[in-house]
Amino acid sequence: MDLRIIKTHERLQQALLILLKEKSLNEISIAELSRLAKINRGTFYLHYKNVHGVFERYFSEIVEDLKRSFELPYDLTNHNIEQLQPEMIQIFDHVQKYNSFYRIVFDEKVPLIYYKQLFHTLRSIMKEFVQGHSLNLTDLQLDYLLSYQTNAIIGILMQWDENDYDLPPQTMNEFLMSYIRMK
Amino acid sequence: MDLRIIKTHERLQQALLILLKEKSLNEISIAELSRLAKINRGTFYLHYKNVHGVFERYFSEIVEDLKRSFELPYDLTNHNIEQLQPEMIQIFDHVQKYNSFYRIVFDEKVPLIYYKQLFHTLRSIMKEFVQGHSLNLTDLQLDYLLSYQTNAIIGILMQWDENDYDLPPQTMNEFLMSYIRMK
DNA sequence: AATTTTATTGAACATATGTACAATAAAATT
DNA sequence: AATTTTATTGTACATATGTTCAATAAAATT
Repeated sequence: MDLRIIKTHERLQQALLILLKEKSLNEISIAELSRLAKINRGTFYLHYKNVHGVFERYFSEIVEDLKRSFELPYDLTNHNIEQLQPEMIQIFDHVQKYNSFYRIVFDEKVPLIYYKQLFHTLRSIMKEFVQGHSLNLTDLQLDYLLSYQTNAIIGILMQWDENDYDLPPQTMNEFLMSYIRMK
Repeated sequence: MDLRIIKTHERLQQALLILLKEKSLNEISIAELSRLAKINRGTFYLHYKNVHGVFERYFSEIVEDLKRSFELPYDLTNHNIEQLQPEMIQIFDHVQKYNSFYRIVFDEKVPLIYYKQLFHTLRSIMKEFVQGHSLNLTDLQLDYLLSYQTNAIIGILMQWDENDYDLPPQTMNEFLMSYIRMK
């Protein structure tokens, strides 16, 4: 890849992080961001449509980190819905680690795209868990079940965010497990 | 209330509905909307901060309709989690009825505020259901449980939207009920 | 090292944004 | 019906947006 492109992305990303310490995402203008990144405003449009695109790209990296945290330590052949407790806590660890970004993701003024990024990543992780477990469901029913369960977890995350991350990940995970086991 | 204010809101709302038939919400500019509504652009700023504000106000009315649909026909003293089947279908009926608006709500380019409007309305409806049912939970646990269950339902709605409302409300409700009863 | 490719720049332009303020007109109040 | 209140208008201004295009500079290729 062309070095110039890489540099431009890096400068924009860096400038965005600086500005996010001063103001909220939707108060940042393209002109301002480009000025700080010391790139021509026209150059910005060669790579992004708007300021959100820069954050979206950055958030992708964060969400990749979440994905990776589920790949490493576990034996995927040994998935068990009764035993997912030790695995699911990673979600809460992850969100707490990057909570300053998740505050933005759950901010009512930002576009839904970050939410959906998180959703689709979590959903594919959830899909891994149910693989092989014959749940006696059609593909369509499974589709809806996955969206149901994935979004339920995000519901907890949103509430956690609204409560200013009041409880430790361990407690959050215990809550989640009790809700899953509940009837 | 001042008649002029009412008229201004009406004209903006009407103009927005016209423009939404041509283009998507975030392509509509304040200037364009004000021109079509035949109000001065400065007047717009006296009432709204941006175009989304107009849609938000309109969507509030839709969400009020959802709330009302749960108030009327049922005996609230007789709530029963095993018997909520006939009541929950109203959600799906409602969303299908206004599906052209819910397409906007679930559009990744729009702000999260509409999602949250829906969320909080549904959540307060859900709260009604669990009132009185001693679930052996602390207030905090109930808080998180409500967000968990409410967002799970919205997860189904989002999937339904993504699937272009492929299934009838009746089937969607059966799916939901099977997931709730599932362990 | 010379050449080719292409990302970046700077300038220009029409339009949009956000704000301010005095003048006007349409409501509400007396 | 006269008066008061206030929403709306028109104008102006600085800044931002989104696009175009030729000139430049930096990278990749030979």
